[in-house]
Amino acid sequence: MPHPDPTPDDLRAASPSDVELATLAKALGHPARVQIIRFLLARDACMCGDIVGHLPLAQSTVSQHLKLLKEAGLIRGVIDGPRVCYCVESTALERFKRLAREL
Amino acid sequence: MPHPDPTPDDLRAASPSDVELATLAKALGHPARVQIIRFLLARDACMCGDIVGHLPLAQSTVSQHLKLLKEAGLIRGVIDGPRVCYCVESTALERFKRLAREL
DNA sequence: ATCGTATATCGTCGGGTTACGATAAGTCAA
DNA sequence: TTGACTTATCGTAACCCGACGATATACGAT
Repeated sequence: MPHPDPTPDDLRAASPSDVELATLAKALGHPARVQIIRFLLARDACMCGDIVGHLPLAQSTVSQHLKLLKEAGLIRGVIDGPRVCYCVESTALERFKRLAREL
Repeated sequence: MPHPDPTPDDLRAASPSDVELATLAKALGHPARVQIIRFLLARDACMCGDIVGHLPLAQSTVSQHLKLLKEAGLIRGVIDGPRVCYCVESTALERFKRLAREL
């Protein structure tokens, strides 16, 4: 048989921007992480892990959320003495807004 | 002791809009679901489950993604004879865009 | 009434998420 | 160097997700 493949032949894999939006959206897909982003934005610039003192979550849990946000590129952590100063990576956040707007 | 509670007393639970944004973002937190939304939008109005024929996924998997999107309020399924016609719930999508924009 | 088509649901598997406490690792001060 | 403090990581437990095939359900046509 010349055509043993019955699939409709226009199966499309996800485009890069689909994946990009999905990745960013997934990172924001938890209330605590949205809270963290808002908190960092409210403190106009950076802010250390007294995010922990602001959320009803254990320190280790907050650290995990920060890690996820960092991996998604939405925040950056700068070591500042014994503590770490986190701030929103605004290019990534703007990218998210743009991808959302263009939906 | 009068103050056995050392917590910084302004622990905040997530606000409703934090939860709302997180819920919508979570629903869009997978490439296939972003693809589905885009596909439905491209077909200006509704479209049935030939979404299945458009994605490299099994029918049951697509059905699961549709269910998730429906639960998040992002799409609606109208029964149309033997098939189901899905369309984007634009109020929810606009809500998402707005919440993203206002971040 | 039966068949074919379309969709949803079930059961399952592997893997990821979310939460915690406990522990390690790093930095500054004394 | 010891000690207080901050942050990350580890180990764990419960749960949710993403994928599939198989099966049920529903509708229209014959």
